[in-house]
Amino acid sequence: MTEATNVPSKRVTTADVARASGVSRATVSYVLNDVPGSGISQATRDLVRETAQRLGHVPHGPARSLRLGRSMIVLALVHDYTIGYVADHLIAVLDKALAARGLVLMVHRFDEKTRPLSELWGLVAPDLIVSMGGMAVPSLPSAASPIRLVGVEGLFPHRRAGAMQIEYLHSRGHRRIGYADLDNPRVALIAAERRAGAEDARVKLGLPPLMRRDLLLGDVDAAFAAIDDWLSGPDPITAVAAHNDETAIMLVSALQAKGLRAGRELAVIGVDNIPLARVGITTVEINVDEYAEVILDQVMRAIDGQPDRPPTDRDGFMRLIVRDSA
Amino acid sequence: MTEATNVPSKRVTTADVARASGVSRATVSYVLNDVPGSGISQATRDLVRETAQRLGHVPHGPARSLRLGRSMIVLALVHDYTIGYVADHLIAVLDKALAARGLVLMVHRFDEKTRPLSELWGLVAPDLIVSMGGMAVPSLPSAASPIRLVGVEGLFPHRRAGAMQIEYLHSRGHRRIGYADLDNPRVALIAAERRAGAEDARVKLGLPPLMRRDLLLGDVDAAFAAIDDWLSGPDPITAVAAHNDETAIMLVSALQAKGLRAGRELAVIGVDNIPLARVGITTVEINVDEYAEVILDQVMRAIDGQPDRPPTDRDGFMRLIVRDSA
DNA sequence: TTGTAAGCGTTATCAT
DNA sequence: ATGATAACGCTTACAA
Repeated sequence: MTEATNVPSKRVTTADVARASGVSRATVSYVLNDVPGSGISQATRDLVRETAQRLGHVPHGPARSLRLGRSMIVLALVHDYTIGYVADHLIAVLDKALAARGLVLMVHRFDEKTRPLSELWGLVAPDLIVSMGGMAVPSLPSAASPIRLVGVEGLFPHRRAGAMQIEYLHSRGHRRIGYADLDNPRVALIAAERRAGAEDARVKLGLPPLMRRDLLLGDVDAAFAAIDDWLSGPDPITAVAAHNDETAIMLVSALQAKGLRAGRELAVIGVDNIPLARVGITTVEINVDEYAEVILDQVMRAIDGQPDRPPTDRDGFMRLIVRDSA
Repeated sequence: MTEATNVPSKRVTTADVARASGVSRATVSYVLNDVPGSGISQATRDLVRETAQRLGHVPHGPARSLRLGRSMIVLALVHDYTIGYVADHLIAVLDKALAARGLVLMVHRFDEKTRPLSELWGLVAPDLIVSMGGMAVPSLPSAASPIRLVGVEGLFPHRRAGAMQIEYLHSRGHRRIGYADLDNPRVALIAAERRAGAEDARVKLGLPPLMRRDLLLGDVDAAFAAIDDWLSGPDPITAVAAHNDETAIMLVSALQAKGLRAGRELAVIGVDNIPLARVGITTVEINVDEYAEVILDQVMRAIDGQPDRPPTDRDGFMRLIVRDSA
């Protein structure tokens, strides 16, 4: 071997910058970080900055983390990335707010089967972990860990959402109601809460048991079968509450394929108010901005080491949107 | 202040483990990393492991990265997380394969306005960057950067997808065709390619210009207006190719709201074959497994420092799924 | 079979 | 106004 040519070029360090501009590494650090107290002459500042630029110096995160004891990384753990626009908005808001404090948000699709949690900790050292998307709050690396933890799910009143669906259907005169659940382990936590809320409401309103069917997104046959079940028999239902808007849309389409119309032969109501729901899905809208605000508050408190704030159970998170389907 | 109580407990280091088990730090490192050559007695191994466990030691990623010169982190850059199940599947496959090689995949929602790219490099030092979801390949921190870069978008023949839509519609006898584009800067790159492919095909087939309309997901009024445009006038279209399945679903729903039926008064075809498309959307399916395989190959080559492989233009990526809507 | 020590790139404390 | 220097936690030749 003569000269390695394909080898990634060596990293440019502050030491290189210091040497090239004839100052010490300390000075470079002061300049590059705009340290307030230490008065470096404008001439030196310009020189250092220009040299750094010229050499193509880029600060090294890991080294900085090691020295500082903080990585400035907030790690969000999700089950999958089909998280929809609610979670997307949440992440956007979070990252923007975190950026203002010098922190960066990274999302990792955590799957215990792919890599145990313990291994993850050896690879990345976040200052804070946010568990999202119906993910159970994972355990910390160890009791002695300096990492803080925030669970997002507990902050949202999914239970109320389920209840609101039933209450609305009841107010429209429906008495025999079905429930279309989403058969997906990834959203099991959220699904259970929404279902429980629906059950709360139906008990309080003295309605007969909800006729629950589990659906898989995209399994049209199952949707057809559920509709047949719901509409046949001596005591057919007149309305169905769906786990979310996508489930509702699938039901509405299945109804149409059978020549039935949502809102007439069968009322259908969803949750979320995703963009596609505007095609006529009555739904319980989640106010993402307000939700994001609460999460943000909790995240910021966690970062500052303040204790959790008890979940405020505000209904303002949600709003009923009436369209054609119910 | 007497004793700080709320302070995050100090990190447990390998030095602590070494001290507690009466061995050197080197030995601890050997044991914890299962270094093959160095023969440590089983007794010592057990002791060290047990001590580490007891003290709650967790390896420190940044320190490891600093020493190794590699972070073992692969950073995927996306525009947003409404990336749908195609990209989600991709990420799952990627992470699993990367995990087998000790690497971890993290996703960051990159927005130049929130934080310039240059700042990002100072926070995280990935070994590889993968730009996804219709994101233009970002520039590296500097020419001297050891970070490798892989763009995903160029690997998928979106252009062919658009062409396949038009070819199918043509084969079904349609001559005057509309095109429903998605008005979202986030997918602009992909949209342009699919559109260009559709244009390719319509020119080759000698069809009149496509009547293009830009739609916003959830803007039902715009969908109504587009339908009116398409269906009125002296020369109404008989079919429309949509940017993706969601756009197609919106159109189908809008048609139904107007008392029209997709596949009869107007044929509609999408792209992706998302789960919800099974409600009757004719579409060009993307074979995610095969797509993932190609990306994975490219990513692995990049990690190993091998040169890019030229994009293989296989049609196997896609398949036509005929349902009711066209 | 295990210990010693150097070094990765950065920041912060002290001198000068 | 700037420079030495130590320290962050880890890995790894080399010494014992």
